[in-house]
Amino acid sequence: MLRAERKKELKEQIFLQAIQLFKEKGYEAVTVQEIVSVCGIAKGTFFNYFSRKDDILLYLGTSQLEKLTKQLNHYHYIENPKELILVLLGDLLKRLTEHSELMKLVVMEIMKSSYLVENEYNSIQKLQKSIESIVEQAKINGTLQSEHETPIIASSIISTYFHTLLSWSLQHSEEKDIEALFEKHLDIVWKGISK
Amino acid sequence: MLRAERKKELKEQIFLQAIQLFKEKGYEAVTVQEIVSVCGIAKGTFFNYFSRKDDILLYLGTSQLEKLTKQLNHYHYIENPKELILVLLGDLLKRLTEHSELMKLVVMEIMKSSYLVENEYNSIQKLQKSIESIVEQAKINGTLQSEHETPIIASSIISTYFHTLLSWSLQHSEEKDIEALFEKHLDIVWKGISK
DNA sequence: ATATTATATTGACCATAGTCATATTTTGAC
DNA sequence: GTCAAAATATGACTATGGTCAATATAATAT
Repeated sequence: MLRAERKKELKEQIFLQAIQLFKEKGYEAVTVQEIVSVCGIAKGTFFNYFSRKDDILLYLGTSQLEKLTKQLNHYHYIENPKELILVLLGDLLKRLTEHSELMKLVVMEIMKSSYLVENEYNSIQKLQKSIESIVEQAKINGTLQSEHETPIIASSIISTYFHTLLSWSLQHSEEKDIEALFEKHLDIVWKGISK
Repeated sequence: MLRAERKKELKEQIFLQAIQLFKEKGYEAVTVQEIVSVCGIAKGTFFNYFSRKDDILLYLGTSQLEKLTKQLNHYHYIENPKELILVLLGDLLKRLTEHSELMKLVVMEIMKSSYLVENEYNSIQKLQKSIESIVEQAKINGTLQSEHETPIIASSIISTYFHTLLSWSLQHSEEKDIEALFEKHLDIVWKGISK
């Protein structure tokens, strides 16, 4: 049964071509018709793979977010939880900012989908779970001493993360290094949660 | 010259009718045609007052946000800066959550407009300035001792605020009081910024 | 091989946000 | 009051995201 495989390939092709076009001309300026023309498929086919035009952006975001979960295992040797979070989210930051102009739209879509749509398991909640597990682990092995509940802590870290991501490019401050900016914000949260 | 006044009234009428309809049927389900029919005006007229359908939501958000700036003077007697922020943002919280289902969309629009559109002075930046002035004042009169830069502090508070607002209703936790949840989050930030 | 069923593709079609040239109204000058 | 200019209202029109019944293709059974 090759069908499943071919389907996946086509989805990937549509995705890549769309992203390519978005980067060239901007998201709004690219029509679905344009995307399908480039792919050599009919318009209806597009919507068999992505239920809305926005889903392309969401797909980009969630696929990057999913990589984080996998990365989590690779960095098992990092003892310091703050360090670990910094490295993990730093990676994600790097991957998202690679898509420069698109990044904000992608982040917006992630938030929209996570906060507006009633998915039981959305990508931000998964991220939350990953952070929670790090925090929980750190609480157990004593590298983090905190009187706050784990979900509250994770929540604070995530809000910091997304806010950094979104506000970064409109900061008129001298701070141009987004990772450094995130670290500054995280410092505050970290001090706030520690005993 | 009554024109300006009548214009303002019509804008307000369109706004109120639209909000009313949104609450009854949901944002997506209400068409611009429907709004103008209720108002007894032509479709084109709508777009003389709001450049996009979304602008109705944005208008709701920014008008609430503007009230905060005015409130700022009324609470001048509150000495404790954390308390002041809690009261101010608590008020905003109350006013936004009054619009229940609409609230999330409104918050989303505020964020979109602030982070995606290149307005020099968007509503979040104004909020940021207000918070900054509170922080700065507290630093001066010694009610807040912090080694962090004021913009970073304000930024942290705001990110906390919006995240609370958005995540509140999807929290499956037992925490159902949004103000209490915000206070928990703010506690962390506050401890983080204090010396 | 052939028939049957399941799955995927298609593009005409629809709904609606947003535009714009034209018509109407308001304003202020004389 | 009359007129010209400026501001505002209008609704036919356009562009595009998204739907869906009809069609084609692939998988499976006989």
